[in-house]
Amino acid sequence: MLSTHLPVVNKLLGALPRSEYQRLLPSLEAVELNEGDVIGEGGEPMRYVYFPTGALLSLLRLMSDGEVFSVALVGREGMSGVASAMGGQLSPYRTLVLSSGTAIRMKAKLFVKEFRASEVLRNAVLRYALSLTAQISENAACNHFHVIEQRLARWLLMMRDRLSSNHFHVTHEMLGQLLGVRRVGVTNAALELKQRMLIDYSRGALDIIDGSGLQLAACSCYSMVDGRHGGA
Amino acid sequence: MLSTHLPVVNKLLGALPRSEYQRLLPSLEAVELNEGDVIGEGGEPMRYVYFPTGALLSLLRLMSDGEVFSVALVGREGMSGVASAMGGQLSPYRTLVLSSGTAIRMKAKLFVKEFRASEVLRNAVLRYALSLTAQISENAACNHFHVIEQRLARWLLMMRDRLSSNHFHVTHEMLGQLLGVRRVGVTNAALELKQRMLIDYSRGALDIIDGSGLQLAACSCYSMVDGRHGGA
DNA sequence: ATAGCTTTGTACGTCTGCGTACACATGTCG
DNA sequence: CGACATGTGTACGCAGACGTACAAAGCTAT
Repeated sequence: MLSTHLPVVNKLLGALPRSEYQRLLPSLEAVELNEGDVIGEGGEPMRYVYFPTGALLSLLRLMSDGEVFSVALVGREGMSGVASAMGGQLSPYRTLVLSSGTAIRMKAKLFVKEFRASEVLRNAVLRYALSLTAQISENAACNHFHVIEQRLARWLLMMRDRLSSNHFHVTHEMLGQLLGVRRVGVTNAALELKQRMLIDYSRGALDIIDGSGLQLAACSCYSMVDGRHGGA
Repeated sequence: MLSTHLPVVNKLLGALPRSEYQRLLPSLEAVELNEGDVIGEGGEPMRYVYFPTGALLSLLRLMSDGEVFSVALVGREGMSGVASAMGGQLSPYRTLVLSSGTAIRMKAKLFVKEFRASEVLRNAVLRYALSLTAQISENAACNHFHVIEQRLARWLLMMRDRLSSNHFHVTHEMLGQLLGVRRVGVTNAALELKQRMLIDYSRGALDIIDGSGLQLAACSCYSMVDGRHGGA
């Protein structure tokens, strides 16, 4: 359980009225998530929903041939497990911890009950679900039209935004999974960005040196705030 | 207004309890939609939500450079405009009529009101929203990993399912937009499928000759029913 | 019938990303 | 300190799709 005075650093929970949040408190539990953890598997029941407070999650779609494809990033601004509220029994995605940190979790069944009972919670969750869908479509479109280097720049910026930090841990291999390309493809693109002094990295420790420069290197998809068209 | 005794051929509306449907009736209006009509534009307010009964809709994401990217197909099984229920003011997508036919429409504001008021309607819509998101991610992943010919076969099958017909009107140019590829790319792939006697076509009139053969030509994405993982 | 538009077929060079393989560098652990 | 695992750099041929351009075939309307 969380103590009442802890600041709520998850924006979705934080946007709830005080009374509402107080009501949920007893059902919430703070947990530490570690990079590489799989906290939910595609096709399996959702036991918990997670509201990241420091951690960064990635939602991965599993292909029938064993490939994985990253559809969205979830940080402080959101949650994993919206599908449970929408009547889904099984998780549509694998949920991978991209970056270690804290999160608040809640039993999925309790969450569904609260979602049904509380209009204010429901509205907040639905708005987020909408912006998540917007993110998914945008990633899909971006992915299709833009080259690796632009997409890499965009993902690094998205990670930065969700982690509120210019420094984080991620390998080329991992980025390859996120972008759906070969590790080598990432290395080449990253090298280019490094040589232009936009980023620096070594063995998984990545720094964004020039954020605005990186925005120029990214495609215009980045500046489209999630769900600009009616999103949350 | 619709007369009470007309069969409800939209599956989403049809799944509602009789009493619920009766209550909605006065707000529903049957309309005829024509191929090529744009019944909703990305970034603009949603005036109506549509429940196709014979028509087939395509949801298109607009890119900043003017390109369009198709994210989903909507037929009898669903509706357009779910975003309004989720708190979105503006449409996330352009909604294009792919295939002429009838639809039932409802003023978006009324729909939102009903969505808020009725739990049974809400659950039905949310389940559909979930399967729509599943469709979007699946398209995204499929798009990324599979070649044009496989994707073309899949889209033709999806269109067939939603139209319940092996014959429909669609040009290579249009299919190119749906798949996000050049018209020439479609022509080549279609030619191959035609030579294998799986489909036939001429000037927009397309026939699926061998549906099961076409399934073999399609990627395994097709057989993944929408939202298999906790979907609708 | 003829002119004009739409749809489909074909060609060709180019580019991005793939699969694969291997070397090198950097950190960790006994 | 040396062995080993992990992460990054580089190379090479190949395939799918791109952009573009033009020709042929099929409808429609005057």
